[in-house]
Amino acid sequence: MVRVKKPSKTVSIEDVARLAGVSITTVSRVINKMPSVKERNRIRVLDAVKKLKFEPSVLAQRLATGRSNVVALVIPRYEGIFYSFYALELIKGIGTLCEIMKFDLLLHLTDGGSPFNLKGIGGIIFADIISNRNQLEDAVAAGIPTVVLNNYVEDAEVTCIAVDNTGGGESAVDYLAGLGHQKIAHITGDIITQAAAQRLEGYKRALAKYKIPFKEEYVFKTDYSRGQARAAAERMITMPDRPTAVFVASDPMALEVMAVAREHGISIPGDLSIVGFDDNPSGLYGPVALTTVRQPFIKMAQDSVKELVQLMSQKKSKAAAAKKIILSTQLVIRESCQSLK
Amino acid sequence: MVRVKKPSKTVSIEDVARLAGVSITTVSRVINKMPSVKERNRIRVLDAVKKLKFEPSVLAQRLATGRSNVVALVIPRYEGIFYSFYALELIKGIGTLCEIMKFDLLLHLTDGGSPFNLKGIGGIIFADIISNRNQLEDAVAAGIPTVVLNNYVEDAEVTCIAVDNTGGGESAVDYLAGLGHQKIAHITGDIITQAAAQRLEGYKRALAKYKIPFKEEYVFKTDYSRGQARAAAERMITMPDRPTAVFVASDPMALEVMAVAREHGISIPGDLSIVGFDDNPSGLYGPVALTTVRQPFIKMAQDSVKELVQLMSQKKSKAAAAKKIILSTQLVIRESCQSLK
DNA sequence: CTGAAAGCGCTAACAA
DNA sequence: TTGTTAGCGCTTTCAG
Repeated sequence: MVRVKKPSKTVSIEDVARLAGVSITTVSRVINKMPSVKERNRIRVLDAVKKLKFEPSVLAQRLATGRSNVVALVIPRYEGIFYSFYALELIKGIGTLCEIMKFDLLLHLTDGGSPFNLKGIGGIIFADIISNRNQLEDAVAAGIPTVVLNNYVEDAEVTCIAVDNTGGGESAVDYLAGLGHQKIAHITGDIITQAAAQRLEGYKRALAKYKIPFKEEYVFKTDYSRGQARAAAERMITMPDRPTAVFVASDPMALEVMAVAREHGISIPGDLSIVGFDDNPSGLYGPVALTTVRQPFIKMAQDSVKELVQLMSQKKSKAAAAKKIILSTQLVIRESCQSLK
Repeated sequence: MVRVKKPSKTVSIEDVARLAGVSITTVSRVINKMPSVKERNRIRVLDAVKKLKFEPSVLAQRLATGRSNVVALVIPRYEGIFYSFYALELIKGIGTLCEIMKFDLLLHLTDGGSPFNLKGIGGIIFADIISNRNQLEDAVAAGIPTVVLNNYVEDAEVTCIAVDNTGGGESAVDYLAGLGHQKIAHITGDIITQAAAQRLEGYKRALAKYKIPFKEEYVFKTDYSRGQARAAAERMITMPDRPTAVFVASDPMALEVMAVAREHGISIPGDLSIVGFDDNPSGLYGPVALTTVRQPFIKMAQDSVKELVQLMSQKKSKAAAAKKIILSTQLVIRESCQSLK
């Protein structure tokens, strides 16, 4: 009738209670640091815990409380996102913080296809939203605290932390135009990405500001990959009315453009000025250090966890005002641009 | 900790059972695809599941069965590991596979300091072991299926998948010596890393093979960072009897060495031949494509998950023979070396 | 083939 | 302060 307890090696709260000579409730109170336990008992429990090497089962805790300290980081398994060092920086930053805050970090590399199980997840950070908007909606619908990175989402309920890509793009092209360039091209990232679209927008704005007519032929669309960057560069370089400057939507692509230019005997910045986007350390390598637009990755990671913690700790996350945070970029001037004046 | 479910919302197996007019046991059988359920009932249950949008609670399942489909990926939060693209490649590969196999991927960036809670974890992949050997031992002691990457561990119980760093280093220096170089230096990675130590070992072996005397002054130790690589390069380049070739323990460092050389007006490969290690795509950028030793990252990621799955599915992992897999490297010859003959 | 009931390890009223 | 007693949602004997 009664199931005989298997000689399980897991020590449970019950074992501790027995050894300490108290009830399991008291043990529970001790491990949850509740004040209402007499010192004498607390000591005995703590002793037993140590002796038995007891560690509470997070699983059972979660099941019993309905609470969770699991944070899911969702990264679109979209090729482009791995070309820059964006993903790694985020993982590094968020991972480190989670470790410090004792959060479990669940990593989801998703193509948006399958709506993963949200049960038992305490909070979610979406690193960009590509083809997985449905997942975002699911999370919000399930009432799970959610933060979206690198993407401005209109939904009033979700906090998002984005980078001012438009401003960043604008500052890059602004700089180029200020140096006297009139023929400024732009190699975009993948336009399905909000970031890429906004950088293009920034490019247009700067042109408008300087009254430089926008020319469709000067815009080369890519998917952020080096391969497409190379192709774009080839086309750009061999075109009749070749641009004297180019704003490239990511550093790795900018470096590829540099490489192509060199192969064609085009000097940088002599014949072609280049501005990248990211401030990827590898931009420092080549013979000419890359001028670029710096993104505040670390701040982004930090803010995301900070905001999430706040959302997660709110009693009723309902009425919470979702914040919309836009981080600004910074133009880092190095050697890849030349003044035409 | 945050509330995951609103008190009433969660649909449980019981709701399904009621709607379908069967017992919860039957529902459990259906969702676990057990054969012994009459078709009629199966249909009714499946219907109810769909109607109620029921999703089994992984938490409860785990608690009840003691099994877990959580895979932890432990990455030492040791600076050097993030300098190469090693970590990202691994995360990408393992993350993708886990997604496909429906495993939950828990990411731990650890400094080895705190022994994390192993309860509820079905398997662990250690990406290198730096200062966290204790964690590895804990995992093994707890009987959790464990795979160690990029590190050969003697422990008979743990499966490890390492790269033949010694052979890789040897092939690099072999190549250099074969080109006629006699003064071959080596810029190491962080020697606390097995990989770095082995690459150094390979360097020595190749020298011995060619009867080139080993000179302590030709070995520059670093922590894999660009900063230290730069310092090492400076020292190397300005030394009296400057080497004509150098084997650098990672591609990013090799690129830094190239940069330093250029700054000093030293031509590559004319005055200095360089071989890196990794086959990091950025090695293709500069004016001179980097000759390097390719590491099979993807295979490593795939194998690790494959092996882990096998370990996890073994009934009693007791007698299981832990495998020791050594993946070989491949010298990729590009433009950064010159023959002296 | 099916279901009642006993857990899995822990928390949370509610009493004492 | 402390202990009793229900659950949390699911699996798994063990009898039908």
